[in-house]
Amino acid sequence: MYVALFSSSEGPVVLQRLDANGDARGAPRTIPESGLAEAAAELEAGHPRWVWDDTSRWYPVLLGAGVRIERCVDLRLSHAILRNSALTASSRLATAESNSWDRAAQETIEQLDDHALFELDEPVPDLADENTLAEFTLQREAIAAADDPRRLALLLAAESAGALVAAEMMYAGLPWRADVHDQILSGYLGPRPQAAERPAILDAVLARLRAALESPDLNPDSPNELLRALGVAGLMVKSTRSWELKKLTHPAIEPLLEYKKLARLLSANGWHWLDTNVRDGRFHPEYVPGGVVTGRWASKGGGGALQLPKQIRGAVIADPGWKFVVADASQLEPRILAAMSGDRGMAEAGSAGDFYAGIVASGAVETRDQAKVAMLGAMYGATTGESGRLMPKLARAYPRAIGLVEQAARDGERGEIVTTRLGRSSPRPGASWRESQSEAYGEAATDADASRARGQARGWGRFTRNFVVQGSAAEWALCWMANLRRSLHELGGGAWITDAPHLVFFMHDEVVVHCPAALTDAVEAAVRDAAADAGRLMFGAMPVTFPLTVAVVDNYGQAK
DNA sequence: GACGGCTCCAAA
DNA sequence: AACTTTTGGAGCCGTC
Repeated sequence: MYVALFSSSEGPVVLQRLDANGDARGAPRTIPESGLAEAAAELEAGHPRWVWDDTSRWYPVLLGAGVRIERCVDLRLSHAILRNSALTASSRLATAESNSWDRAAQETIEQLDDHALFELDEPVPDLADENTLAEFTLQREAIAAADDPRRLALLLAAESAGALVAAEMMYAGLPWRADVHDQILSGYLGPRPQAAERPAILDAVLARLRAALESPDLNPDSPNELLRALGVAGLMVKSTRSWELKKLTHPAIEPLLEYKKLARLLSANGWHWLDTNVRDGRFHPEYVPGGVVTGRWASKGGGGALQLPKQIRGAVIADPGWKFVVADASQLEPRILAAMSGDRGMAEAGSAGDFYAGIVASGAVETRDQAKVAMLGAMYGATTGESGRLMPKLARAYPRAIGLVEQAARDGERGEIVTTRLGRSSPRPGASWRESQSEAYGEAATDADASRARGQARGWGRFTRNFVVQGSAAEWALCWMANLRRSLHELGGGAWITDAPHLVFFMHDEVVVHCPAALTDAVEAAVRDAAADAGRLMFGAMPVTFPLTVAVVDNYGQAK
């Protein structure tokens, strides 16, 4: 059973039961906004799948009122997938004129096109509320007619479950000890300074740097100034990137690298970050499911939740009597590639535990480092250096796996789209890309035009090559989390989210569960089971394992 | 002064 | 260690 939830043009909220076919059952029920939580709680007892335009619009309100829901269809996220998927390309939904659902999807899925699909000053209307039912019908029709409906149905269920997880994690927050964060900062930078002053240790490092470069007013935050000062000191570099500076020998380099490290910590996760992002002992980042073209999540505000540096993870401390179970999927992307390509040799290499050691054992390359750099090269499209040299060896040993990414790269170079395991397709290249490709074959084309076009084509090929792997890995992670969310709720015996084991953090291939200390063993088992289930859901009988590295800790900084 | 592009660096 | 993918954000700097 489904329950559609939308607001009508008059204002109040409408609830409409739907049967298994998505057809309305009974009269719509109109209630005031203030009565939504109560009505939703009643309906939830019947375990419906909620159908709504946008989880981030409705679910935070329900959570705030103490209502957890089991499952939903997020029409906005689903629309973005179905609109672009190669599996539904001929559906009515995909071939229609663009409408407000595309506009809504646009807010998170950035179209990689030089021409904006919509005028920016055009007002973005509320998602057409009366169209919720019509959109749901169109989506079901598109899925049913797809080449492999099961794949898309799984993707959309996982995507929608991910939206629930994102809202629940934002609600629960990541336990964060402001006092410990302050201690960490003080250790690196010196005590918290007044207003806009530079912390003492950072100030001392800056003084050493200025002395070493004989440049008393140098502002090292300005790449221009820094480059000039380095030049005067006889250090010829093209950029001020740390890895380039590390190659130099000069008394100024040590304080400069130290300054960069400390200045970064201060500006990205210093006291200002702490003041604006941590309230009542919790960090509440806003996750954006589907925010990355590949299907990975993005995060908004909250100072880059998905870039949380290891330096400050020590401030993430479990509540008294509680623990963190931190789990990350080891070498996820190579395993995904092995599974989706059906490359049994590569799957075998990963079955013993350490994927890269398995590659070495198979004789494809000689060292673990070579295996790692070669695999990264295969997935990212390296052509130069050691990685580029090792690639042919890998291609001989694992023709199916390497063939899959090579094919994806060639498709991209021709401007075609590629599709993940479950059916998310890549965007098409933008107008300027297509223009320079066609110009490169024209009469007026110069060698420079042709070479620029080739470079752009290869660049897009690297994107599509990576898209299929990164996107399919993101799908695996969604399935993993959806499974885990369900079993954590069961472990909690139906208790409220924050009273039961619950997800508090997610970073692409890593999750953090906050749970009572007595339940850590059960949670660890649940996390591992959820990973195994995700593999079976996506790849059926293909013998690929997805081992996890699990740590039970009081403090996130202790994990890895 | 606001805005956008650029550089740099954090994460996976 | 980067090369090669996807991001978010701070600070600088030229332009409007």
